[in-house]
Amino acid sequence: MQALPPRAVTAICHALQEQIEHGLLAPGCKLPAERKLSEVFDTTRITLREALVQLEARGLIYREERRGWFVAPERLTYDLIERSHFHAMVQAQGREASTELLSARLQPATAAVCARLQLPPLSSVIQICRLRRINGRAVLYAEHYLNPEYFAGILDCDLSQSLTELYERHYGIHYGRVRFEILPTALPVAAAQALKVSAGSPGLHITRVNSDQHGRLIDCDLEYWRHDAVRIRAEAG
Amino acid sequence: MQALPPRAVTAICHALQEQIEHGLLAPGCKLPAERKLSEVFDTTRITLREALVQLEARGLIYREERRGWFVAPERLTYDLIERSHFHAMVQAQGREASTELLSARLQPATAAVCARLQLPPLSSVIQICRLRRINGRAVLYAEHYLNPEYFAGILDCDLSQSLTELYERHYGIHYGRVRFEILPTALPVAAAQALKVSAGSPGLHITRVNSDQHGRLIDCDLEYWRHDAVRIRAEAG
DNA sequence: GAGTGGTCTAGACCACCAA
DNA sequence: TGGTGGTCTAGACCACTCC
Repeated sequence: MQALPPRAVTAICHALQEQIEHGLLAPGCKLPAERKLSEVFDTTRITLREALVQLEARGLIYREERRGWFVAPERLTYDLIERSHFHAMVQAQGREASTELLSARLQPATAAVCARLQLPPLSSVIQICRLRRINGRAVLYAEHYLNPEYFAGILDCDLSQSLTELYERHYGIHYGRVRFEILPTALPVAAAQALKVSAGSPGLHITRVNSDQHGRLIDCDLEYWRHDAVRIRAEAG
Repeated sequence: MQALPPRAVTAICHALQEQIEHGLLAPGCKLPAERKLSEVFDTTRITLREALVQLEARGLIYREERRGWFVAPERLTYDLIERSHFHAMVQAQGREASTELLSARLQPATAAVCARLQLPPLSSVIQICRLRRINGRAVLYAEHYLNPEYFAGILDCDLSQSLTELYERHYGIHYGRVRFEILPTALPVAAAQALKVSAGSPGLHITRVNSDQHGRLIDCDLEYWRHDAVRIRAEAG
């Protein structure tokens, strides 16, 4: 419990944090160049970057690769129990959602996906990769794996809309039981590239395994979130 | 989607990861000194440390402050729905749990705690700070805030045991509805010190607000986990 | 006391982004 | 094309751990 040593990094963190919390640096606002900041705080770029990385870990600022550092907007609240879908969740919280389809195709399932969906080895699954934004900022990279038995012809649909609604409208399927698994870990390469996050920066990996109203395992989602973009809620008992 | 540039950091990560995954470096095992490793990989300590930090973010290795780097043991699975308590959870997964009482006292509640427990301003609450270990490794720093109205005399009990069991045995109280909030963020100073984690390293902050069998708000927990020590499960619908 | 990790300095080159 | 962030070098000193 002794007093902490006065570190350069700590001092820089406090100074920047104070500016942000008092609104002098508004959410979405770009910070000055690293070289400028290191002059301002009279230190080297290495030390300055260390401070920025710490603030990034706390979720106060974020970076866009090669573009600079920005003040982080507020987190999205993700309620596991309500099970609303992305667009509805974002809109309900007063922001604007958009979805970009990255790829969609039928392909052999990985062993992990077979296990989650209880498919026999060498099964084919429909893989849909999407990037989702809040107010233009990429926050979520998601890979969906669908049991093709239940979703014939889905590859011809508009897959940038909500899958939840598509399931209901075209297939009369809606979600029943859902299993979540939440893992704080670094983002894998595909997710980091899509989110334009520097490789190895922390992220949140959420796996959802979804059953429909008849208890059939219909699909699973591998979601990779920016760690600073989300807050998870749940209620039990 | 282009090939990634061959980075020194990436190469080091892969080399170490491969050693770990093939069991040449067993869980709990200490890595060689940073200066040794930087010689082995023919690079500087700064670069070498960058690689270690990335592996740390992925949860493959962890550090104990000023003691060195170690291969990470497997994560604990934390099931939000089962609502078993820490010791039971750890034992059920074949490991050994221990709890160290750091402090326990009656004190004025912070505004945040008042809000969570729906107490009037300036209320007193019982604060219990504890450090919890798995196989000797500190993984969780927890602050419990109890509504003193329901727990008279609890400060004289042995508070290193399970509070869940204590509630039941001495007060006839058990948990009803529980609300969770999960936030990936850097560990605050108190948690970082207790867990002997370097300040600002990523962690997982879980808030639990607990009601009893009669629906009364009885306590809330602020939990700070090492990010690499836990995997969260939940089921809905 | 030797060696370790934690911190910091003072530069450098490159690839990429924006003007 | 100039400035930016991304990466890397080659050292240094200090506080702490462990022997």
